Amino acid sequence: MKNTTATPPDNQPFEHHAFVRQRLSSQNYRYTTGRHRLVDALIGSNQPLTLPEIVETAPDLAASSVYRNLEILERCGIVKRIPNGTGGHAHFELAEPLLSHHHHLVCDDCGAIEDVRLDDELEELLDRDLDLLANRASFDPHHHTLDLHGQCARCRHPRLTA
Amino acid sequence: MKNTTATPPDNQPFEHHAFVRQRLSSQNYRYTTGRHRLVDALIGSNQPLTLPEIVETAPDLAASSVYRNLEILERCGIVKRIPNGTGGHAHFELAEPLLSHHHHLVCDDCGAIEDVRLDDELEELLDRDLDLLANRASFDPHHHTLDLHGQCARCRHPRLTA
DNA sequence: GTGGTTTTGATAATGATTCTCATTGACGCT
DNA sequence: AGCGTCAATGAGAATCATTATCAAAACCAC
Repeated sequence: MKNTTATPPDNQPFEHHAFVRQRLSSQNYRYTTGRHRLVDALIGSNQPLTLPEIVETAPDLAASSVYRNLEILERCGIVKRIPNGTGGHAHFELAEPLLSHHHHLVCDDCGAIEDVRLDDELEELLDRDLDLLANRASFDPHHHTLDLHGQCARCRHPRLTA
Repeated sequence: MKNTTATPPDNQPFEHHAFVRQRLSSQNYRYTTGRHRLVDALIGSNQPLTLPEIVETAPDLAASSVYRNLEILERCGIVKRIPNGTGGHAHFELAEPLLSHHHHLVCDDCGAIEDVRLDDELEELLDRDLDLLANRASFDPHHHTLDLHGQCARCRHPRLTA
């Protein structure tokens, strides 16, 4: 993978790349083509991806570099990691400024994750209550995660898919 | 999703053990002293524990057995695993029938986890909305997790504690 | 007790992630 | 254009929490 900072030729959410570039450069990181491709892979999926899925999408990216860059992007608030409880691969998706606030349906059988959005009003109530709880514990709240665990449609009806 | 099975009251260790024994034996598992001690360690803490913390609490338990038993207890719905995103140890706590429904304040600095309870009414609204979302995705909901991430009091004010 | 099954615990194996380090790329300077 | 410096890459090694292995011990029913 070449290491160039050339401007991204782009058709898709260009503002996303501009945002990423700015976040990175503010921490003295370069927006290399490898990082650009990684972000593209995440933009191109409407689901959180595991490392093997990312590498499958962009086969010229080295796993070690992808891991390193995911870590950097996570520290810059561009990527969010969704840990896996059972020893498997974690999932990664764009963080909140780049993806509107949402939650997850997590299949405990196959590990698949689907994004869902909650009613705005409920979300607001929730935030207010969480802030209250945090205050009471002298806790400085950054963000919340809300996941619904269960069994996905594919695992419920195995015969419907190959 | 809902919790319709008979649930022992909180903070009644004896009831807890009876409940655990029954759950285990219904799956043809024995309630050995090792498992009893493990459950005791979890009952005795008001916070989720990591494996090293469990072994420190009950030094005569072998790590490999604790891991194996945590897995069994998890499958029986007695223990809940809280995965750790950053490669460290996962946390474990009693599952919902034994501990009333609650959520977590997770310190992203030191990894500490504190239990908090949400307003009942809000919790009910939340459940209703999540059920709706699940239905729409043909998803069979089992339970939800809601964690507030941020910085705990100790990490905010380092000088106040040893 | 006896036989059969479950559990234990020390250790090895697994596997996702992180680290290492030699090499390469990029940018500023003159 | 060449040079110096430092960030970034990639292949492989290292880490380390967790799981698997398996012989020995504990437990249960008869």
